[in-house]
Amino acid sequence: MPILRYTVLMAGSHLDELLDVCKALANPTRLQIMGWLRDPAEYFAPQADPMEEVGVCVKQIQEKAGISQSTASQFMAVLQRARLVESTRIGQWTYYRRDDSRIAGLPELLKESL
Amino acid sequence: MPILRYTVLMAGSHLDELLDVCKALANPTRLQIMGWLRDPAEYFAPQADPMEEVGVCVKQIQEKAGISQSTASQFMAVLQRARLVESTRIGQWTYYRRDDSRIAGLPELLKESL
DNA sequence: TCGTGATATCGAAATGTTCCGATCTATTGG
DNA sequence: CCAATAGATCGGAACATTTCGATATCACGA
Repeated sequence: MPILRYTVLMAGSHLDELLDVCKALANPTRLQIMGWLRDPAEYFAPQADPMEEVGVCVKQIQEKAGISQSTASQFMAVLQRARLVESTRIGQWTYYRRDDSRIAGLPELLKESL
Repeated sequence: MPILRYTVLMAGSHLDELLDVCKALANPTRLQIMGWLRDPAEYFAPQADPMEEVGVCVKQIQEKAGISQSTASQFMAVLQRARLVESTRIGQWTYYRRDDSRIAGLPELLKESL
């Protein structure tokens, strides 16, 4: 029954996807960062490039969260691997912003896999 | 400004709530159990009490997941603390079932706190 | 080209999670 | 009352995450 196998396989990868998202969000600081990125202008100081478009640079996130530079960099990498944020490199800065289309799809992912 | 303080406090506890949910689901076995409980009759053998009403007993979950009795008991306690499942004790059995009204509210929690 | 600043990666110590067996409590049937 | 069964809790060993400082990479400006 190839159809059944396909279904099972798809369910499995959706489940893995949800698992990765949950793991990424299962940390108070990372969850907080996601919240700050919802309204960057309210939570971060102005920067070289426009934050509404490109996002917020790692340095600002680091300072706001009160964590080390290496931790900040790793945290953003975790969120990016779970596809909760996207990044743009401009010169020496890496800007991170929410992946809103992905985030908008989370309720559906929850519905399917939970 | 009492209204602002209230808002901030509520946002904080919603965030904690979402954090607890994510932590509870950030484990492949627990996530799988939640899936099985969506359709108990399909995944578990018949038992003393009707599973569509009261849920599934720990023993069955333990066997299905291939984990020890203590781990199964702890896992269900984690899911219950996150309010993802409810339990009913009947005689010597503790039956667990999904808290569907709570689960239905997760997209809203996600929208508010993420 | 050289120093400075931003970010990424490495390696390790501290902390948290996973998961088990052993033990304890409660219920049932004899 | 006793033995058997289900479940909860305890204590600890294995494993994973957290978090840092040190170091490497890359871009910029003097």
